[in-house]
Amino acid sequence: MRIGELAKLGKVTPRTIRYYESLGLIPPGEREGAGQHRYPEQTVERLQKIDQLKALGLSLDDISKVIHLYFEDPTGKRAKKKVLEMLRGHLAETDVQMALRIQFRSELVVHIQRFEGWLDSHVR
Amino acid sequence: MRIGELAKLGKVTPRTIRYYESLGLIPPGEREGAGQHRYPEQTVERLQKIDQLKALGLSLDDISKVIHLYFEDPTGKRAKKKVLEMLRGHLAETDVQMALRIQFRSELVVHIQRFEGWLDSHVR
DNA sequence: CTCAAAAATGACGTTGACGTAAACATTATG
DNA sequence: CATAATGTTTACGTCAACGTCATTTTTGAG
Repeated sequence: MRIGELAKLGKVTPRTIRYYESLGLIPPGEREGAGQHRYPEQTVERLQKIDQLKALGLSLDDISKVIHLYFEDPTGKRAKKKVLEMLRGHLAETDVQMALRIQFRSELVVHIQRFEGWLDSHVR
Repeated sequence: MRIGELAKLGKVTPRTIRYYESLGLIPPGEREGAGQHRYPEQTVERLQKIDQLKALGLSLDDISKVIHLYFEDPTGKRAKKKVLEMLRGHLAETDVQMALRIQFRSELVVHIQRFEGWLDSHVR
């Protein structure tokens, strides 16, 4: 199929497909000479898998490191192991970010109280 | 004073000063013809105030909306009122972001457990 | 074979706060 | 007055994931 149909079936835009192709997320569509690209149907599944992984919070860069495993090992076991590692990494990262946000929030509250206090005592 | 000295006293780089000038955070240094810029000493205080506001979590865009108040109204009351409004806005935004992060985190945990479960039951 | 739809290619825009480099101008110093 | 030090201007790079033109080429239908 050509890029337009692939885009519809995969629910993305042609621009996205070309972008993914440039990142190596999907194999480059074959073509005769300098004509148009032709994609096998499997590419649709690939786009769907990419979308699923994005929904897990993985970046395209993360995805590029595991997507091939899904299509080499049909059980998907190796892929899932690797994704699991990544998710655990994101969990740790999320916890760090939350801690920072909590700290930032309490600092914000302190600042706010300081401003409120100053304004109160200077309203006359 | 020239840009180099201002940079030292304000603990920023000349690049930063020019950038702030382009954003209107500090008034354009006067100059005779096409010569070098000359900045009044007050500009140092302005840089310090900008730094303080940045420490409160305000963006340069936020700062551009209040910095002038500090140098029009010497009591700084109007400035502080406006900054207080902004801080309250940031607090609300922070709470939203934290709620999102908490939700994201719990979804992450669910995903992780799902992967762990799948791997457990397929390791034989 | 013609014409319109679809595809390809290239490049700029988005967001924030500057860093860094290059080429040229001005100022200060000995 | 020669030269070093400093300043000015312009512009690209950083980071993610594409959107949005604009121009040229290929393809499928009639």
